[in-house]
Amino acid sequence: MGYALIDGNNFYVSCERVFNPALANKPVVVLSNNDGCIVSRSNEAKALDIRMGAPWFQMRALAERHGVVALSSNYALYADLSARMMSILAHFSPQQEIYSIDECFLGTDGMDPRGLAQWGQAIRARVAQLGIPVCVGIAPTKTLAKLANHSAKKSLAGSEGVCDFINMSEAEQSQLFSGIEAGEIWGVGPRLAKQLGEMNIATVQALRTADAETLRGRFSVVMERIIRELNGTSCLTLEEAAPNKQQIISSRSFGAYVHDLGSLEQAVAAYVAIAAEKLRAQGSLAGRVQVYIRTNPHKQNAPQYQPALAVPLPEASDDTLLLTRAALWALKRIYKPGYAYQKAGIALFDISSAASRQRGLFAPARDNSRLMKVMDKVNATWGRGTLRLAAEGVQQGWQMKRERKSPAYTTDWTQLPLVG
DNA sequence: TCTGGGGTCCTAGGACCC
DNA sequence: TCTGGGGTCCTAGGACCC
Repeated sequence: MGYALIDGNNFYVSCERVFNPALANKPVVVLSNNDGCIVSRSNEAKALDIRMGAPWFQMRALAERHGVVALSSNYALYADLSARMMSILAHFSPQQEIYSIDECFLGTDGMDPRGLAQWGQAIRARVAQLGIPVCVGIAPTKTLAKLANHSAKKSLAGSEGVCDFINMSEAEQSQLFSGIEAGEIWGVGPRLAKQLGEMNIATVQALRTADAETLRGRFSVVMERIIRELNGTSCLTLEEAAPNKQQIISSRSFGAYVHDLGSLEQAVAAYVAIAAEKLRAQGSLAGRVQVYIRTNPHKQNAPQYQPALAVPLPEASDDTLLLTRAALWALKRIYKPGYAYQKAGIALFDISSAASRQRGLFAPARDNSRLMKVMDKVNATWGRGTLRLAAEGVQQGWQMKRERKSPAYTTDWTQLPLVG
């Protein structure tokens, strides 16, 4: 019984370094969409006290003084390297749960416990060949495996990229846990950490030895599960098959403020196209479409407006044309002129399986399922947006800014790195 | 000037029903 | 003058994750 958590170190930065060795040993950061926030930092950048999630414009002067290389995020590249990393990791255990773009759990059932640390080192060495450094945490529960991974990343308890709680004595664990803040635990965010602190529960050790029943009353079953998991009782299991999404969201901030309905309509149509493609990819239908638009909430002195409207569909659908029509109808109803819009988004709710589709009393006017199939195929081959509705527009002045993007090394033939 | 995007789960409280 | 109680469903909001 046990779990390993493998987590890519500074994943986006590490991906950039795979194809640009000049970035090695330099402070590097990767920025979110619109070059807004810092979402990944190299160790050198962390050492300069550049904070995770900080707005780039606030950090820029400091960063440039220290020669930090800042890159726009290149999601196609990260997704591709993630897929390669995950398939390498799949060879190390029959049970794998891909938890996020840079993390996966592996099951350690049936393995010789004495060999786990060595197995962890073998994983590190193999993934390093891809160019991605990873750390490995091994423990009897998922929550403890996350904590072991944290310990490995911080090189605690003499770990060298691998931390194994299964072969760690109770005394060693108590000592280690006394030095780790409760807020580092998976599932304990800033709010909970603060409330726990007020109850004098500041460390992992303090939470682990607290009474689960009492804290359940004060918080919720989630907290009770965390405490049980910290004590070695598994409450969370490995989920090998990714379940279908229950909601699909597509939203973006604009590259520049948008004022007119026409531009918002184009953006909303484009977001519906993205979400509907994901919906069809998982074989689902949506029963409700929500649209929202938003002014910049950080700009306190500007007039604020952030309406949202959800439209129930007469019949669940995966048809981009139909979903777009519903979304644009909703947008017209919430749009008011005179505001500087910063962001728009759509969400698909009430998601059900296309296989068990309920036909409405009246058949829809048109069946566009073949058109959708063609569209998905063309866009999968030639890139998103190759085939799209006229509603998405051609000029697209609202598109986001990505001024520091690295080339699409692995996903676009015209951008392969040159060797010479 | 410039502050990401996409998810999940849990709970409380209101609406509604019998 | 008196004004039930319990169950279920839905939604909004809060907390968390990467």
